Amino acid sequence: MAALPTPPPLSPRALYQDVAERLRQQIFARQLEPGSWIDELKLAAEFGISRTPLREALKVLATEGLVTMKVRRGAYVTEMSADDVAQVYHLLGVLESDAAARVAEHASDDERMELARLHAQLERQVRQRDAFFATNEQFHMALLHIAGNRWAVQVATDLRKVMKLNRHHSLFKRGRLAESLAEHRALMRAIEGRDPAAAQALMRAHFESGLEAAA
Amino acid sequence: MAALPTPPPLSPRALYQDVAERLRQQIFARQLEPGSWIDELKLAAEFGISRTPLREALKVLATEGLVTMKVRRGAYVTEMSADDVAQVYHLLGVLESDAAARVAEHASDDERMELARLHAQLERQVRQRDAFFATNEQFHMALLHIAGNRWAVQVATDLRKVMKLNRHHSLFKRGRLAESLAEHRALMRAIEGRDPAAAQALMRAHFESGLEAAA
DNA sequence: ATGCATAATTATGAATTCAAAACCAAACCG
DNA sequence: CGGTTTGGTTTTGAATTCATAATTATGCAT
Repeated sequence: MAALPTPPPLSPRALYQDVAERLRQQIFARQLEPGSWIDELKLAAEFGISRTPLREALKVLATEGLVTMKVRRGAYVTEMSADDVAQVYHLLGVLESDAAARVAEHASDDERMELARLHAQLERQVRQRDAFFATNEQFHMALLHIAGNRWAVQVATDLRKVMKLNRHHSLFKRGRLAESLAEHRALMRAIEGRDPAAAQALMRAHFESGLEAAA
Repeated sequence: MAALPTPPPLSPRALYQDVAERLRQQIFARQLEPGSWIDELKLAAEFGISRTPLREALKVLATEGLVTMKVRRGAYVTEMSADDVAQVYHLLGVLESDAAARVAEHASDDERMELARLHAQLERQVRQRDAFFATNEQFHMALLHIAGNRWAVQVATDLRKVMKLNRHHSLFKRGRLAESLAEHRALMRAIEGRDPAAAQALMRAHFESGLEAAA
């Protein structure tokens, strides 16, 4: 059998999901600014699709909290107040400190190694803000995955999305990267030392110091 | 000015949201069974609407986790495995034990009274399963509201929705109601005694014993 | 009778059309 | 001169139509 010319070019997911993802990217990239109105007609034309899948995507993003729908006046990119950011950040801390405890207690050697690998990568990237960011998120998500609660993973994923609506990310603060790294280092020790209580406390502290750095 | 004849008969929300709510009710009432396929045409006819708002509603429910969309084969009511239930329950415990601590520390007198009122109502309803259920949920949601994190409220609301997909609710177990009530009583003491650590630990224990009652 | 190929049916996904509400601006009236 | 009303335009919300993929049924051949 000859190689398939990829007739179904690979569309395992529906159009509205692709559109939702594209919208998310535009929102994170600030091409769609928080508070601004979303012009359905313009976007549909820009994407080369009809309004139907676009509107479906908007409803998904609204459920995620990324956009806000106003009756009879369309969709707006959600604005996060400083208070909202603090609340979401706190929530993430609650979720992840619990995950840290579970990981310290139950993780396999392979899983610990994976975390160690990501942490080592982080150590190497103190000077590259963007790369550090990316790896940092990978580390935190990996921890949640290893903790093994898929609902927690889903919730944290959504919360991280809305966090990205805000550009005042705590890690932007000068000197915060090194500090953050030190906290990660302590956390890794607790995890490798199979100390759930310490891991939980350290993760909690990690988020608290991130929060006050943002204030 | 004379009384308005209520010309817009009360449509503050869009049709797809009403439809979403109706679908949720049907799912909770087991009129749509977990695992079963959702017939768009039939439901649209039943609701007297077109497929468009129905499909939008389905996408919202899919994002909430209540239904699962399969490409080119429609929507199915989500099935919760025992493991899923345990994970969601644990998550709720994590969220609410944090909320309990905050309430014990920061709640106003009025807020404490509101909780006390709901707890007293609960005490009176040990013999009425359904009423107990409803008040119990009210109590837990009130606690989250008072804790003051609107994102936590939203997440918990969604998690409670998917919990309702499962009929094996821990409170169904014989004798569990009284036990649950005793735990609530202890929690109320900690809250009224302004003891965050105790409130957190008691709420955590409350969920843990609920979880093992379900196993 | 069974298995496979193919045709008919059905349901989904997306585009298009249609109706009504909100918005904007200009003219009218006090 | 200011405020209100009315007309036209824009945009949302929903229904309808259309295309395509999947499923079922049918028929033919072995």
